[in-house]
Amino acid sequence: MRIGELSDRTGTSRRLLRYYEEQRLIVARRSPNGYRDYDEYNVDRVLQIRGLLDAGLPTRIIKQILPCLDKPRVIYFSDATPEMIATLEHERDRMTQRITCLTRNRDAIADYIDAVRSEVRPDVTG
Amino acid sequence: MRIGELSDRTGTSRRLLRYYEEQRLIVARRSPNGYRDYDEYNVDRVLQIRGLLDAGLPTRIIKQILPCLDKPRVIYFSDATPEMIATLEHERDRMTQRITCLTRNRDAIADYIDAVRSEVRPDVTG
DNA sequence: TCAAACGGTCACATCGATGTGAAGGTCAAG
DNA sequence: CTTGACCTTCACATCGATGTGACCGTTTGA
Repeated sequence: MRIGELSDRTGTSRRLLRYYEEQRLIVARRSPNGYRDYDEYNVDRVLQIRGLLDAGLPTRIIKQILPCLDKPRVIYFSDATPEMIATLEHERDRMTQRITCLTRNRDAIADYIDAVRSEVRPDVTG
Repeated sequence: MRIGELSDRTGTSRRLLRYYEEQRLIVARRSPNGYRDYDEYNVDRVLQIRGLLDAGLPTRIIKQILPCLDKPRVIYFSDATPEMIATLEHERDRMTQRITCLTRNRDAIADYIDAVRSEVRPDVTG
């Protein structure tokens, strides 16, 4: 598919798709006329990128973790240097922290909403 | 406490503490000499802000959800306009999405790390 | 054949989070 | 009294993600 369709199907501007390619998060073949030609699987890929960006990860990190997320789950051990593993572990832990923080605050917001909705003022004295 | 101590205790630059104040995420009293004077509770507050920023929330949103997170849990119903509630619900849902995305990817990274660590190549055929 | 809708590159603009440094005030210790 | 470590405000710089538009080529359909 061409960039317009990928853009429509992912809700991502063409500009950003080109940016993600420049950052080497996605790859596109080229048609004889120079147009980018995307595979179907790029739809999920872009959605995943969007989700991770939205969750606060920079493209630099996303680029590193994307290979771990590929469907066939083929691990190229040659690529897995100790530094790479260390980076992944660090990032995994940071993500866990983010999840904890987000969950705590999301729950607090939910509680607040529930309290306001039920018009029941929580008892401050206990 | 003054800005230097708050900076040290939160690992946040003075520049950013002033920025958060400018964005009205925190408030500081002023000493007679003009120095900012922070309460103890600002330490947790700043840490919370840092966590939310790191999780991808913009200061604009953080400012809105912080009141829900205050310890005494006193709800000022007058502040809770329908628009405000709608915003909070929207943000709560977005946070849930983020959590889902982060969890999924974090788990995938963890699996990858485990697979590499145990030197067991996952069977592609099943 | 011509216009509309698409594609390409390139470059400059914006926005939020952050760094940096200038120019100056306050205060404690030598 | 001076030095150094604080603090103040202000402004400009940077960085990543994104928008916008110029300028040009390609495809498609009336």
